[in-house]
Amino acid sequence: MDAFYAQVEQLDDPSLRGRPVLVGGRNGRGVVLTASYEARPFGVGSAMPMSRAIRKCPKAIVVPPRFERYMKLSSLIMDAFEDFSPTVEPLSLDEAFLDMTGAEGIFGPPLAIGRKMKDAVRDVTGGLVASVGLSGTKYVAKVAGAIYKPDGLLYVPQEEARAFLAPLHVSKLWGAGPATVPRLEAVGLRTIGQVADADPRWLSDTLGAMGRRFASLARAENPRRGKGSRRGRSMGSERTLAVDVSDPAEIKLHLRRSADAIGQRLRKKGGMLARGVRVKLKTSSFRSVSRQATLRPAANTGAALYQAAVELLDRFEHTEPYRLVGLAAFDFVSERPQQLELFDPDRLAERLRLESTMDAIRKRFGRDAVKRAEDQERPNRGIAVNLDHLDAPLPETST
DNA sequence: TCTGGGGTCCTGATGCTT
DNA sequence: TCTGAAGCATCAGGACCC
Repeated sequence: MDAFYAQVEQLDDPSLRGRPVLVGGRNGRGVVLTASYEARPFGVGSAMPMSRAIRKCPKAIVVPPRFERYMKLSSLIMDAFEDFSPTVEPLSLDEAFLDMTGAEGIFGPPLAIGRKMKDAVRDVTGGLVASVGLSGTKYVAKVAGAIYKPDGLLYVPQEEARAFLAPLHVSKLWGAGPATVPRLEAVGLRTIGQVADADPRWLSDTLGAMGRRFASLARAENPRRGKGSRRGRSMGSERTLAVDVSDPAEIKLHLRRSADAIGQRLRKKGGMLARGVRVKLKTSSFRSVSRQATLRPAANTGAALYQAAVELLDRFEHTEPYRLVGLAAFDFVSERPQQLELFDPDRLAERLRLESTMDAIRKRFGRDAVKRAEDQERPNRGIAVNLDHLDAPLPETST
């Protein structure tokens, strides 16, 4: 979607159409989330401090964000995409990859597919404009989609992808930001074409995992299929405060708010439990510090997350006031296996069934095929099977 | 000029387990 | 029973994306 939040505001309030709109917080520390295309010629863009944006574009209308509205429209759009492909991989509220393999028979050639998708977005949202890029890899499609924003449409055939990327600056590589671009330039790489021509082993030695990824992006390789929706790896809540804080009681207040919010979201997600929590603080001199801990047992209530956060708070050095207080949960497990108390008398039958299964596996595949997780700390202890030893299917009773 | 909030992924250090 | 190496998990910090 093009300037998504700003476009939504202009859609819902016709008086904003054709005028420069900035979506973002108005308090002293806010930044611009999205600038409408009317505001961009003034040099205003995402992540710019709001005070500076207003100085650059004094006529801009500042609108506070309405995330619930954006989420509603986003889900309408994602639903519409499901009519085009069974594999829709949302990247954020306003961007998604669709695996269109084999769709030409149904929707026509690539450009026709793109036009139909843009029409569908316009129809389900009541007039929002999207840009579509099509190609043989996700990265090339993404770059193609961004070239003619807003309201763009571009198809790059796979055989032309490398030439299409070659003249672009390395800052267009996915994952190359303000820290990495100077490193690339320092070793003589200014264009994506130069990255594609470089020796992949040298790139890997020079830039690690990043180098390997850049090599494959630049060569338009890695045509991975869309993955579909993905399960989150972490869930957080953080807040930049209007005034810096150093009073522990006040910090705890913010941690409590975050803990409750995360707990609620975790439970909404169908009873996910977190095994890890991390407290993040940002000092007034803009230094980020964090401490994390493992939750035993895993939890999804605000009270449990808060309790862990308070304990973590003691592990900071607290040398200066904080401008941001945040909390995140990670390392998720689903609720059901956690609730299976293997040593609960009511579960004894289950336990015995597992024991006999374990014996059956041992008998068939040898002693080393099975090990028991004996860690008394972990409530979800059970039986682990070393798959390296299995050269035949497991007996059915083990499933 | 004065820096958000939601995330993912990578790296290097360290300690534990096998 | 001891020991070293390898592999893994955890932790803290940082870069990046939208």
